[in-house]
Amino acid sequence: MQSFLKYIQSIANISDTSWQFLLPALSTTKLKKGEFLLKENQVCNALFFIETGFCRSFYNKEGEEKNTSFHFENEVVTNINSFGTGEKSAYNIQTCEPTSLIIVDKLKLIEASKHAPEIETVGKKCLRLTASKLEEHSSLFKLYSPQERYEYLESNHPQILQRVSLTQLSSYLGMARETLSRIRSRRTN
Amino acid sequence: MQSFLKYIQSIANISDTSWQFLLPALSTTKLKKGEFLLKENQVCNALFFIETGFCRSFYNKEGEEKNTSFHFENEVVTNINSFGTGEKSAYNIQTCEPTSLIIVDKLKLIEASKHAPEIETVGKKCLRLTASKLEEHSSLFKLYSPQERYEYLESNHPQILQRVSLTQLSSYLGMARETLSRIRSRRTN
DNA sequence: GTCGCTTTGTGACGATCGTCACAGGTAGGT
DNA sequence: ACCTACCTGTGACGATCGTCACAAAGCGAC
Repeated sequence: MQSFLKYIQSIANISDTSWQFLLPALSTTKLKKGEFLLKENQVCNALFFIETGFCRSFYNKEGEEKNTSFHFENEVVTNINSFGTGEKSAYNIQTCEPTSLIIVDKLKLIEASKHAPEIETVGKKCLRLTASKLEEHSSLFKLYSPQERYEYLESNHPQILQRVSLTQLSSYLGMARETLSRIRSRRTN
Repeated sequence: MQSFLKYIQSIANISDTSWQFLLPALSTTKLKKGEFLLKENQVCNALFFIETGFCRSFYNKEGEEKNTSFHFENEVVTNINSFGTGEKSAYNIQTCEPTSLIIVDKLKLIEASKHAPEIETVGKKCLRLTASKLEEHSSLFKLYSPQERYEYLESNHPQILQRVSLTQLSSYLGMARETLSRIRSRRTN
């Protein structure tokens, strides 16, 4: 819970009273590896803050899983679109490791915002952070070849390379598992 | 101006008085084909609503222009990230046709929000719309091959195909001009 | 430890797509 | 109408990457 408070304060100053209003919207849970935070066709009615562990978001395309992002400790993960509009999610969010989460319930969050408008500001910044992440990932594909995308991660997000398995990572980078394996062996020789 | 009011009302109800507060933030301009709404390394300090004409956003990668989106009549275009944080823009926004715009000045917009908090809600929805667009475009590359991406546009955004030139479109779809030309001739035969 | 399952490495081959080159078309300016 | 500049179509060729197949290595459960 401490880590979540720190996270909130890092993106916007929030008063003690606002925090007190926010508390009732929060709950915690621990998930095993492979459990789902959100499944496709479900409506997303919560934000998830990751205390420990990590998760991936992925589409299911004719049985193939296509990763779109990874989410680590001290990050918020959700489906913005589904959370905002109440539409069904087009993708899944699943743990890649045992993961401990803080869940922010949507309805209770809206309730809290009524009493403490500061919370709205936090929400807006969260939205913007997620949008930036989306923008980064889409420009990866726009600007770089498979090989260059790998190099981009090496210099900009090395932690992803360290923690994510080859199979998962290849899907994230939009290339075949074998291609990624070859890129790696080329670069370490 | 009428079309912008309609747009606002379509995404959130807004009272007459709020609209009166918003008006001073607005101005209009007409740009020729090829003029810039925003250049890379500039800070984005406005939202642009397109009355007529259309625009593209593009990165410059070693002299090559990589389109990331097109924006048509009755849409708002901006660089969310730069607008929100005050950082420099990594990409350009340029007209593809003679275009008439309504400019929403950032500072005056913030001023207006203070008097009419409804305006905040509109801003948040705008942000979400832009984020959805980003998400769609990035999943295009995640899920589909070049050929499939073209087919996706055919069924989901036919207006893009009608109005955008082959060269511009190929850059948007992340393939060579020649490849797109061949896909087209294959499908019409 | 050992068995079995999952993940990773590597070779061969073919398809797709990008690059280069050039011809034909189209549009705008004078 | 003409010229120029830009945009589009098409052929040839090669590089990259995906697919298939199988071997090697890692990891958990018992």
